[in-house]
Amino acid sequence: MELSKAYDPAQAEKTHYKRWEDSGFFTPEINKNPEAGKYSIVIPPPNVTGSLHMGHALQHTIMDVLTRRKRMMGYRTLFVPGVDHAGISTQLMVTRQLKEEGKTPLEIGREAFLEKVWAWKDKYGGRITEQIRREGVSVDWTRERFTMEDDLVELVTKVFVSLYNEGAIYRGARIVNWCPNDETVLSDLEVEDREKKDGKLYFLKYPVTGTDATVTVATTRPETMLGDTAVAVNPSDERYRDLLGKSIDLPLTGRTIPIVSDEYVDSEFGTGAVKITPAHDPNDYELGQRHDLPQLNVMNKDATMNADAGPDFEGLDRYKARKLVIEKFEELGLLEKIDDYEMSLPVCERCKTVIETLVSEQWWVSMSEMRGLALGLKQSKDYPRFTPQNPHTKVYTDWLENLRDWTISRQLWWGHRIPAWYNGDGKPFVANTFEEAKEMAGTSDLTQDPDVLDTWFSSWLWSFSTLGFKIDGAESGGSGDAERSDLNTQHSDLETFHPTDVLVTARDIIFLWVSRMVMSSMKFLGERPFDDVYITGTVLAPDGQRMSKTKGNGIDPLDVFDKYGVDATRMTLAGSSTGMDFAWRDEKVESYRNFANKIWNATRFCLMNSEGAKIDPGLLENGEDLADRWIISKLNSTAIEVNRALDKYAFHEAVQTLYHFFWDDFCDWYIELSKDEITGGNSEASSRILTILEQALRMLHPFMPYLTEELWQKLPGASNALHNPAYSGVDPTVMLADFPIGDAALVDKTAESEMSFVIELISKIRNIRAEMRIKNSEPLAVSIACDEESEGIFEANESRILKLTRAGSLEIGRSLDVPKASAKGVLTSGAEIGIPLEGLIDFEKEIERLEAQINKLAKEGDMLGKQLGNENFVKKAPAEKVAAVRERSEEIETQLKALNENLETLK
RNA sequence: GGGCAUAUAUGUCAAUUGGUAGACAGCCUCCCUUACAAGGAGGAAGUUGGAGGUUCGAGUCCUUCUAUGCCCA
Repeated sequence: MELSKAYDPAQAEKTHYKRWEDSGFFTPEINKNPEAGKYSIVIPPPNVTGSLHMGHALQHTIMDVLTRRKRMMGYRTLFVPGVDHAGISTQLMVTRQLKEEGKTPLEIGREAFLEKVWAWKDKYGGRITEQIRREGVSVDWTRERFTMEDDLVELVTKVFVSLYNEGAIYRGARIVNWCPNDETVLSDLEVEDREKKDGKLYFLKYPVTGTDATVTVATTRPETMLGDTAVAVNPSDERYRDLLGKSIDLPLTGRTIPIVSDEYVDSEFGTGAVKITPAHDPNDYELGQRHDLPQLNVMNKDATMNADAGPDFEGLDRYKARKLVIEKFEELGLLEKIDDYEMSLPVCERCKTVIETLVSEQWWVSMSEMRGLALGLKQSKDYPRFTPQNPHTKVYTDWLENLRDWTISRQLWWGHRIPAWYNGDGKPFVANTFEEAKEMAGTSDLTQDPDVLDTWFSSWLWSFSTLGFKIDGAESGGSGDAERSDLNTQHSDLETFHPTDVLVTARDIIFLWVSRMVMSSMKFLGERPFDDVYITGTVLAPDGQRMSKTKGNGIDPLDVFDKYGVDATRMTLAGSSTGMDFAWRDEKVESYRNFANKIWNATRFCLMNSEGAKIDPGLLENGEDLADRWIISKLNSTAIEVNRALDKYAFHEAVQTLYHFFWDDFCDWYIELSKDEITGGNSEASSRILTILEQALRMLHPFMPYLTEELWQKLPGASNALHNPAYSGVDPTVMLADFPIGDAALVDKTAESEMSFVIELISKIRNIRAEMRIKNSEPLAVSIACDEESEGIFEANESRILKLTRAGSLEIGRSLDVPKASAKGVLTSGAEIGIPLEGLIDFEKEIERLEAQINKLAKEGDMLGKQLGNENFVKKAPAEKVAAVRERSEEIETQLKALNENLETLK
């Protein structure tokens, strides 16, 4: 069988995914073992409007590595895919599209608009799922979910009704975050702070009623003075003591407002007197509650001023109104001064518009009970185990402890409609259907609440809604197509797969999603939604900055796939260390692309010489030859290490271990050492190397699914060997081959130590050749002085040593007898090498070389000598440590002695 | 303002629970040796951000400072 000279990722990526998916390999039903343990993950649903970015690629790689390994280990695995409806983003997207047609949502109306959204979803919503397929992610597409599917809508509705009926959902007017651009309320989590360096602090003079005196208040937002309903000072502030009980004639409004005292006022800030606008500031709102102040809303929902702001201001944008207020104060001689002021402004997380805080009537979820349920787990094993543990566990806990109620209504059309209907008196009737509401209200003259629910109000049910949870307790399958319902008659997904094993997501979503899933799962199922939470780091742009569209420094994973292949990209992502941010580097992917090519070519070599050979697991349990015993030992220790690393989510350690095993141990040493046997037609040698290669491909498969499948399919005998009975009868695939777990009994320390003698000898000879600039074509006559044990090892491997060093002869004895014109070396064991170089040796260079080695060893020897000379070290350090230092010190001693003698003879 | 993380070779990052620092890329020398030049062989390069402390021993633990980043208010 002939392979092309280089690996072509595109070709492999094209063929295998479809077969895997069509063969049902991704479904848990592929596992026929009724006793099998389960492993489940639900995907963090990307936005239906979205396209794949590096963050997804990282999370998906990690989830897929975990899932593929467990599947290979015989677990019944389920990895559930899906997308969410992304209320605001999707609505904006479609609104923008309408605008291009010269229309607005209001013109076409709610129903027509929603039809447009669904049409948009049908056309473009599949983009991200196709991209997920490209990544090679082994999700079960037969269970794909979308948050706006009928049964998920039904569940959201029932959850709302149920929480309302027990009083956990309520409607109320409170101060909220309002985005004037999106024209909807936002929860606290959807608002971020922006630094504003060129802010201003305005000092306004307010006349005290019935006097000539004024009180100066400082504000960053003068336009809100139109809605002021008080001025407040700190009760202990001497400066304002005589003003208490008096009032202010509020300029520009003709209103008179009281002066109140409250501990909240910071005497140090500004003038110590503050204007109070309860309808437009959260702190003022609370102060207003304490003092029974009226709330005067002076703004419309697009942040223009309303009629209550007065005729001069009505209709003006907030910034124009600010300018006009200042002008008028100046005219009245009431503007004291304007200072420069650095401040932070709340902005909408999506559109970056400055948020208005204002009083508005919205729907809320009370967090008191659910927070308690989540925090109640704190001392139990059900508390989510975060990786990395710090700082996430504490951040999560602190956040829950200070949690406020959640605003869930949104002034949008796209989303889950709030199941509340109002009668003529504005009394709400909350019900699962209009029919039920009619019955409750005793009239059909009802209007449904126009708002929809926060997208997170559907996402927080994701861990169990995707598994078919029904709130009345009756479970059923999801989307209802025939194949699907058939699957679900066999078992209950919820019962089998919930709680899921791990949730993999990004840091910024811990509050928005992780915590809320814990709360909802505790509330509705009485159990945790997942055991572990793995929080990935952030993939940064090559410049170390966050990737952003505005900066244009983003890296598109699809471009990387095209350029370097999916497998190389996955290795790069999995190779990043746990939870750490890392700057994207093309060089890194390039090295993994090269690694893929290395695997390809190593396989190509094995296959070129595989006549009569086939995979035989028996060959992994014995071996008389040193190199065979050694590689088998390495294979097993690698497998043990890889499993150990993956069990603790140390993906980068697994990647590094595999890389090192394959390239250094397997390619550089084992293949080279066994080349003669393999090319010479020794079929047992060929079978053995194929068998080892096959094991390596299995271990690599979770990381590099395409390449490993492509190659595995070509190995003779791979297909009919070593299948877990749980997967009997399926089309052969490396996906369902056993994942090697390694056998500690096959880790052979003797073989490793003997092999290290051989490797060191070869390296030393190569070093001499390279440093003495001796051409490969020049055969060397190598003399070795060593003990009997080493002699046996070297003799047994003589032909290999000769081949790998291109030496002409090897002479082994007890003592070294070589002419002065020789290059010399000493091995760790004390064995000495001499290579006569009559006419070839550059004495000066040789002296330099020896001196460099002596210096290096002497430095280490000094350090160890100091340690051994330290009584406390010998007394207090563990005995094994002391012994190891002593042994190493003796080795160095021997080597130094030999090297110095060598040096002497040259001088 | 509070909390947390990070600082290691030119760059990007490791270092298995305290034992004397590694990988990849780059760089230098040599080699188109019949799997792979996306390769092979060899090599140079770090007083682990600064200062103290604990310890026989500190990149690792403690204190403090500096710089950067993130989260919360």
